[in-house]
Amino acid sequence: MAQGGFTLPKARPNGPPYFSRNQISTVLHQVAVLLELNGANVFRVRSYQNASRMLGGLTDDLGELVSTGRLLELKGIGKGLGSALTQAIMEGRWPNDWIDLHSNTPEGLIEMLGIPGLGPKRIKLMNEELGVDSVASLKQAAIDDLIAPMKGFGKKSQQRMLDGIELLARFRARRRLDVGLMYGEAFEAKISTIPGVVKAQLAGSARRRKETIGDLDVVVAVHQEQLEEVSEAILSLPGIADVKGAGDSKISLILDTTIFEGGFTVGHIDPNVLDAIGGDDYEQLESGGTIDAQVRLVPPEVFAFTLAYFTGSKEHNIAMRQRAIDRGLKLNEFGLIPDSDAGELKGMAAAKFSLPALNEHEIYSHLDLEWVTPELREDTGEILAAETSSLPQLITGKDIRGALHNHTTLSDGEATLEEMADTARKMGWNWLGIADHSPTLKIANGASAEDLLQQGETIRKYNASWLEEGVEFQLFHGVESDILEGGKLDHPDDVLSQLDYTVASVHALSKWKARDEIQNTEELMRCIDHPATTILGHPTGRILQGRDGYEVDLFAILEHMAEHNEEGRLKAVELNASPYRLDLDWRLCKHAKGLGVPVIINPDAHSVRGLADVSYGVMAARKGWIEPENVLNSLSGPELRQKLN
DNA sequence: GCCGTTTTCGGCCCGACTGTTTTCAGTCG
Repeated sequence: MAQGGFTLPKARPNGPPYFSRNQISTVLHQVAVLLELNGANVFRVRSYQNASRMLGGLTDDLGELVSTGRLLELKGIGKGLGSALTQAIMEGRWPNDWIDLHSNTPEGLIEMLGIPGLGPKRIKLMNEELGVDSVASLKQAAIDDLIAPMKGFGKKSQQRMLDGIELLARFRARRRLDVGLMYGEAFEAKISTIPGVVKAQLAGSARRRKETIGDLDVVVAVHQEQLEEVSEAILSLPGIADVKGAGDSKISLILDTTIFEGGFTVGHIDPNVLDAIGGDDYEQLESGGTIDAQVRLVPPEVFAFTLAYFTGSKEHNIAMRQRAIDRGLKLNEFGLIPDSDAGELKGMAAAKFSLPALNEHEIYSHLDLEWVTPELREDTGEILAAETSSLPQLITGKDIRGALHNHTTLSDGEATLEEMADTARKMGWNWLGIADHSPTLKIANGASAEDLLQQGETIRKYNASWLEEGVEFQLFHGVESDILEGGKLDHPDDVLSQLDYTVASVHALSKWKARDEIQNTEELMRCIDHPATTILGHPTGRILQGRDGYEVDLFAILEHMAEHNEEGRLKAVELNASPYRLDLDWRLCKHAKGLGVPVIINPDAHSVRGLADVSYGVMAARKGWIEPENVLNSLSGPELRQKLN
């Protein structure tokens, strides 16, 4: 997550616990990377990674875990990590070897890991033998032809590194979900029309609807005798910027925007976001971008296994494999093979002994599981749920009857109140909430109290006339208020009390980033305690591929909101559906759900087209186990009005 | 570094591709 070098966070002044869960999780991940670069045993590295992931998904209080001795009971925390973490949490001191790793590993080595095809082993070797310690010095070494003569390296490796550096400088590694899906769907469609292709389907993180996509995976069913011509046809498709590799069963490509026949455009973004992703250059950056793609070519009878395998996630696959092993079976991308039949055979050769599966449902069924929708395949409890018939009935686009955070021309929106309402009605929505920016946010033309109240008058007028005409549609009037110093809102109470609701959002990111997690968390809690605050807008302020959010303990925030809700005060958390944000993160949705904190999926629309962004919010919500009853969007207009009162 | 009722030692998911080798290591997903 962090860019450039790694640093060990400083202990809080008033522990224990001296570090937050997020900090511990991040440090473990960093130590894992540093260990790799120092040539540590791969399984040792994996232990750190597992522990990082496990702790990152935990909701318990760290200090309590340690003091009650339950830390050691966690799967993945043994003697070594247990005592290291106990010391860090209770005494505020990181283990010396972790400190050494951080100070002794050149920052540039971490940066070098971003070069495609280059991993920790060879980075370490080049560092030791050539003194290469940064991307820049690697480039120079390659130009000086120093790398090719090294044992195990060669001309091609050296050239690949230069190409990789070029790629690293030109493009960002991952693409947002909306962009990834555009590429993925276009590529899938093109492959599907190739003669000889039985079926082609997008897999990977795009199919799982991750917020960003590293590369596309497309699984293609093709009969053996047509393999060669299909392979050639794929390689001659438009939109291929480069071929990284092509074998009998796998083709690795880089796609660029020439794959889009109608050109490549991105939706409207608000000035705030634009600023975060590089200002006016962004359109060029996006359209100059590329995406990596892997194509897997398999016989039709194997297709379902390959699709499941390359849909992932890696963690889900590991759990599935383990489950197969427990049943005397071996699961891989070619089949589900009984141990007794496979013998010494490997890979495709063993596949003919596989239990049959025409689709993924049958694979899960062989393992006594219900089919798990791809969004949930992250090994965060979905396998247990599939085993016990307790998978969630996930929300869909059809459940959405309205959204509360949208802008008009009163602040920085492109469309008028009337145009927004009209589009919402055409989308089949039952209601729409308008929440324009507050005065402090000058960049977004924040509206004065007077103008805001005037807007309220207009809204009431429309609602009255719709009621009279028997139109089942209504507008709700709110504001997106900046959160000011001390957690205060940006309008006087007598103004806020005339509104249906208030979305409280952080915009002055630099100030919030300058503070630590504890201070930010307390400040947000103060704002949530304000009687007028109904919704916490984009809770971390992150812009995907643009900037990290400010530090905040969202577990604690959600727990705080839960207390309010228990006492009858509605405090909902926004899942900002803009594909640039998707904030609340899906990983935290399940926690909100468990605590009974209502989620509101908001497109944060700045235009009529922007309303459609709600679909990305639905994708993220599904990934976060959200069911229709967990969101405010599924309420009818009258139900919502009652709830807001 | 973690784990375990076949184990306290010897495993840890596993296969494809590439470039380098002459049987394999590194990287990736």
